[in-house]
Amino acid sequence: MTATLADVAARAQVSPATVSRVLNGNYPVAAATRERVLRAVDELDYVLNGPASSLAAATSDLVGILVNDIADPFFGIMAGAAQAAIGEERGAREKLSVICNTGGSPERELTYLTLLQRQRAAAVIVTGGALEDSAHQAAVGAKLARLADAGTRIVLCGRPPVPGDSVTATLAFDNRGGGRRLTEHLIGLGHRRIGYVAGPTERTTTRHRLEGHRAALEAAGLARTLDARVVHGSYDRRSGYDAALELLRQEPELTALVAANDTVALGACAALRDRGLSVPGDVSVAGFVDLPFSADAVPALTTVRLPLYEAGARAGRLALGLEPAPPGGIATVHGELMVRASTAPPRTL
Amino acid sequence: MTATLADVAARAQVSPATVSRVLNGNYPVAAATRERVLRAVDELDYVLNGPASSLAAATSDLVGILVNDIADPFFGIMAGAAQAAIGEERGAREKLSVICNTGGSPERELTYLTLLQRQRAAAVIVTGGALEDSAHQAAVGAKLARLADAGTRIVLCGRPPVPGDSVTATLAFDNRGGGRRLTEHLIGLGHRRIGYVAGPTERTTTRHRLEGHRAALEAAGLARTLDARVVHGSYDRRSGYDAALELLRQEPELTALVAANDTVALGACAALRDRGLSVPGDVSVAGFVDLPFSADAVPALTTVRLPLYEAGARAGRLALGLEPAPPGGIATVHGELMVRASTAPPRTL
DNA sequence: TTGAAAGCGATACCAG
DNA sequence: CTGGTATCGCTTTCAA
Repeated sequence: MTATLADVAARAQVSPATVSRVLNGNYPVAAATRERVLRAVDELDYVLNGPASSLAAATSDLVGILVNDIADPFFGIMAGAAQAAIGEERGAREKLSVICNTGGSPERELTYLTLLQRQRAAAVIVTGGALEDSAHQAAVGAKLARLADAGTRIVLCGRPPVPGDSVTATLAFDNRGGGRRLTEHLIGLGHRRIGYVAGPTERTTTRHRLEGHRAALEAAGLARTLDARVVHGSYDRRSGYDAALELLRQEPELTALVAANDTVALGACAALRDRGLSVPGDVSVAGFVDLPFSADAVPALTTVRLPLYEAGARAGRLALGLEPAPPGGIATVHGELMVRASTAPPRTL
Repeated sequence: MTATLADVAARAQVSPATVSRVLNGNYPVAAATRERVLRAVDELDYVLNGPASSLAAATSDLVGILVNDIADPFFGIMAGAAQAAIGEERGAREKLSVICNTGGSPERELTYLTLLQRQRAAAVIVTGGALEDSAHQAAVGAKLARLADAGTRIVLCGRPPVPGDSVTATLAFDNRGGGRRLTEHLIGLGHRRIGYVAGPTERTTTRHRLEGHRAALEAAGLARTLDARVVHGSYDRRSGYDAALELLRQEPELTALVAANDTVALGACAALRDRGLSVPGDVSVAGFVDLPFSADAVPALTTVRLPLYEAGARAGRLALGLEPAPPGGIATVHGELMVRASTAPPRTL
């Protein structure tokens, strides 16, 4: 039914070995021969058998990109950028880079890693915050180690470094620094009662951003009880809405809010508006991570913009080994503070 | 280095054939033997070699999901839903479903299809509008046909049906109907000068939505020149912004606007605001396709909400053959008109 | 219920 | 520069 390499060889009157060499282009072949082979390939419209090739070569051209939530553009941008960067690499063996959506579930994360291990993936890029659960982290660490010594390159993007030498490169986002700068910005304007809408409790991203927030408060002598004015929720709009209401209930005199990401910030803004408070007139809102639509959606938002596209593209290149790993294997990616509003001092209540 | 099936067999003191049967679970094996094998698998932490398995079985467990722009939640939702549905299918041979981002490029679309063909993918789901270019459509059609007769199941989701019997199932979005209903809604309120911010010219989605719009205008006796009050652009915010300004320039007396999708609608709203026009006070805006954030971002927006998650999940099940194909292989997915604002008659200029 | 052995289709080493 | 061929790890008849 489907043409095989042998068929092509027969048609071009050469040996299978030669056809393979022409196709892989990594070996000298006479121009005339190559021509004949390529013509035969075309005439039979032969397509390489990936599994057979991978089996023989003991490596595949699959690159897996794991994301927590593909419906969130935060991940869409990173993953898309990585895939684009990998797709650039034309020539020789074209890589098939694919996105795997774990939905934030630890089991699915492991399942996908196993599935990729099965395919003998050439590389794996893991994006986004990790679950703060030592058992799961150990399991993932072990999986990555196995993948690594089966020859798979591992790149972490927007995820904290893991101990061990299995990871090829890590692009860590400066979540602490970002959280700190957002809060410092608000403090600098004179805000003293600042609420914090945090992400899900058991995620590294959540904790790091929150730590930055606390550090800024402490530096300004504003820290109170550890969990005062902090409400956790998931990274969705509804959660931001509810959290803002809860914060307002706890402390009606709030003059500013920091949100763990834009989606949550949008929800918080909606809640404030529904309470008759204007943003940023009455309450300033600052958010983490700038997505393309945020600017229009809430012109009043001040954010820390992480270079998601650039980071994703770089992760893609690192996965392919097109770019040298940073010294120590770890690079920290910093976000840029984007002040769009909230430059006025807080209202006096 | 890595354990093979033979190693497991040796350790469990059975033949490779038996191990294979245990692993695939599709053949009777004595309980005691099975136990021993599974223990050996565990002890060696053996992971099946995908390529070898695919080669021998002549089928793989890869399912590809093609999307036009993964940074757009429209696709993220559909793809995520499909992947979730496929992930559900636990047991026997776990499928590895992966998302491929074409970025709207016809070449990359074909490249991905070839790559999936190489892997002997079990199924392919193609989402989103197609390019209106007969050469490219023919090429894609041919590719799909080849895939199909190599045993790959093909499912189209949110893409118009293609002729031929290579496609297993098609979930076509009712873009014409949606465009028509949005426009009818505005006409019903009394609007007479309605602008249309269209998507990229050469896409089926764009054309179909626009046809619905025109049909509504004609039915109301409002149609003028074919291209009057229509501006094309890409599906991004910037494009919506520019298009709105252009429409306003062409006709300052516009009282309503229909946008090809929410992202574009957001841009259009921003443009209107920057021109000192309130939405929906001065100009009503209606948009296509409801994304989660739109509601907050622009409470003034009236949209047609497509059941993206449901459609994606169904596509996933169809790809796996877990759900019977609709009669004729084609099902039309209708959107729901969500009226959130714009219920007031137009301003009098 | 289990084992033996013949492929699956490409790669890469060894000759020539 | 090109050809022959052992090999990769698993699946699947065919027998026992």
